[in-house]
Amino acid sequence: MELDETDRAILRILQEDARTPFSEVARRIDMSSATVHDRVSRLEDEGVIRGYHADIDPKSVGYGVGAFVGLRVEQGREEDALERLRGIDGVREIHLTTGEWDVILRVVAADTDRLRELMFERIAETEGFSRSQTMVILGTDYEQPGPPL
Amino acid sequence: MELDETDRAILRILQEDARTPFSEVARRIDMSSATVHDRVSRLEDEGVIRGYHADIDPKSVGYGVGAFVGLRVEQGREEDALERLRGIDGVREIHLTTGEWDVILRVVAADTDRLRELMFERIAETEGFSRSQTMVILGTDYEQPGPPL
DNA sequence: TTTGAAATTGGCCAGAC
DNA sequence: GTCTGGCCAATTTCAAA
Repeated sequence: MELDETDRAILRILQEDARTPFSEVARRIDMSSATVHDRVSRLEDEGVIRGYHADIDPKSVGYGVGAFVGLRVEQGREEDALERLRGIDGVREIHLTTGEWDVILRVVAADTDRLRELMFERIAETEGFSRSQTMVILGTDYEQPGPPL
Repeated sequence: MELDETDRAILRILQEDARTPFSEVARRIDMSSATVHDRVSRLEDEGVIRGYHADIDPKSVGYGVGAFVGLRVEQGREEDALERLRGIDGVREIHLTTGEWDVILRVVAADTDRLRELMFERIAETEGFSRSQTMVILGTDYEQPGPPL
């Protein structure tokens, strides 16, 4: 799908603040709000906009610790192992990667004790993984939502 | 800040779809929309809700490749080095971590050629890093927005 | 244009003290 | 009895479709 500069301007505004009223989007890009409405519908239908999410501070809801977890997966057990990981509450993202690890998880936990439980009782117990390493996030220096536009 | 079950229900709905009208949120949690409005304002003011973002498909806007990049930082140059990383377009997240790396970046690029440029011309050239490793994301198996609620 | 949502106002009610 | 906080109804202003 081809995106023109108007589409990109709309995406930029909604990536920054997804609750911006279409009427204000229209004002800012100097178009009618009917046009904005049509274009947003099209961008949603085409899968360019996948959804809209409130950005919730994990600490405020009781998740004080985050980590990346690198895993090596045993040949032939990938799908089964991944399926079990998806069912673990603190596991928020599962990426298949090249390099030192086959899989990189992003996890959250209430505190370091709970992170240890997650790692040693839930993830390490999951069969199909041969090795793992946890990289606890001490702080996030910079974070942009989504791709550059 | 204390969150009750009503707050969590509101957060769950807006994390799932940030554009849900307050009137519908109200219907679903069986409260008035004025109450929903009050609570959402409070959650925003307290920093529980940090914002609302459209979730844009990176491929659709020309970013076909993502990667995690692990870096070792030389003592005493952290702040300076991080500052320069923040200025690089494809760098979307910068996390300070324990473990094998001091810093883990999340980056996006148009294609593998551009990723190579990013790595070898922009990041490796940045002074203050002694070692790096790139883990290209072959696919994302699972992804949940934000923490469990 | 009509239909509905956002945002504000004022007031009600319950529990704290 | 008053204060506080949470909730609702009504209104008006504005957006969605």
